[in-house]
Amino acid sequence: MKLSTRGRYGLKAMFDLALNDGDVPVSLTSIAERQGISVNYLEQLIAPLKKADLVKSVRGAQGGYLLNKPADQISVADILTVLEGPLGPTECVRLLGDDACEQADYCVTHMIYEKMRDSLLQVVTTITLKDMVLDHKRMHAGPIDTQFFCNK
Amino acid sequence: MKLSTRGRYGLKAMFDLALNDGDVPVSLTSIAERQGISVNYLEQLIAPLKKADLVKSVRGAQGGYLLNKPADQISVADILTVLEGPLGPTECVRLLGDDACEQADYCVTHMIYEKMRDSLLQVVTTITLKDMVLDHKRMHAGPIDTQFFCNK
DNA sequence: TCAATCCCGAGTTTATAGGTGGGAATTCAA
DNA sequence: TTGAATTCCCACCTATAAACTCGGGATTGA
Repeated sequence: MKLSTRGRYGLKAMFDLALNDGDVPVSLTSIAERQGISVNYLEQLIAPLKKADLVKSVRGAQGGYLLNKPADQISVADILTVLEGPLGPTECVRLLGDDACEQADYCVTHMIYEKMRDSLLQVVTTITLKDMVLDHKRMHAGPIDTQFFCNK
Repeated sequence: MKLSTRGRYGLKAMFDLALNDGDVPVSLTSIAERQGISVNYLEQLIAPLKKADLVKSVRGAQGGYLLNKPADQISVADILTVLEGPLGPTECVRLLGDDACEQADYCVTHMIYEKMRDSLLQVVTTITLKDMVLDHKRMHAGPIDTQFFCNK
């Protein structure tokens, strides 16, 4: 019932991008440094985020990454879903459509898992990167570094 | 972000006990059969549930397990917490008191994880075994077996 | 042209989930 | 009194996934 480092690191990285939002690309090296993540590993997380069109990249020297949409149009759910797969406490409520569980209508536990999923989704879909940036700015001024974040 | 089999099997097992609630003990063998779980594995799940006083055991032939309190006083949260540890998406919001995360007050991601935890807890603490039994009885009459449940 | 960057795929390590198996202790029922 | 049905206890095993690490190629600005 825990998020893996993929989700947690990815969220930190996306927040970092949002905080440094502008027209200059932000390099993975700098994100990795501020967030205390290995660059190599971060590469593996940014790839799917790019594929999902949440970020865009600029190659070559002085290159890096940029948000691909306004920060208020990227939710925590978007990010976590890309990195962790569909959200929900069990396979049977993560799958939708044809793959969905057949017992759904009869199974008492299924109903519980659905409620867990829905309440979780309600939270993460309503929080955007912009909310995070505003929250953060209310608390701190100036540049950020690794000590601003929980590491587990 | 998924529940492990410990939580899922344990919940099924506890529901089974609640459904067969009475003064005759229910053997692990019979639960395992109805729920499609290995007896050996189930033993490992029931042990902590007993230690947490959610069930009591009767040893020897014709022995088995019984709920240790009324079904409406055992919540899904009680069961899951025993089997999965404290609920929450990250270590930093599962721990409480002295072990809690120091960055809590500064960390934007921490705030998100707290909201996720709280909305999850809200759901699971309010659903009890009794609710499950009533829901189930509204849907089915008669004995249950493995095909009534999602298996993943 | 070269250093900084993204890009890509393979390999490694470690931990955990998800079991299995054996045997002792207890107790009911025949 | 004995034996079958049970809980109890603990050691071990195995497959998978998480969490990286590494090497090298492609791109591009200064």
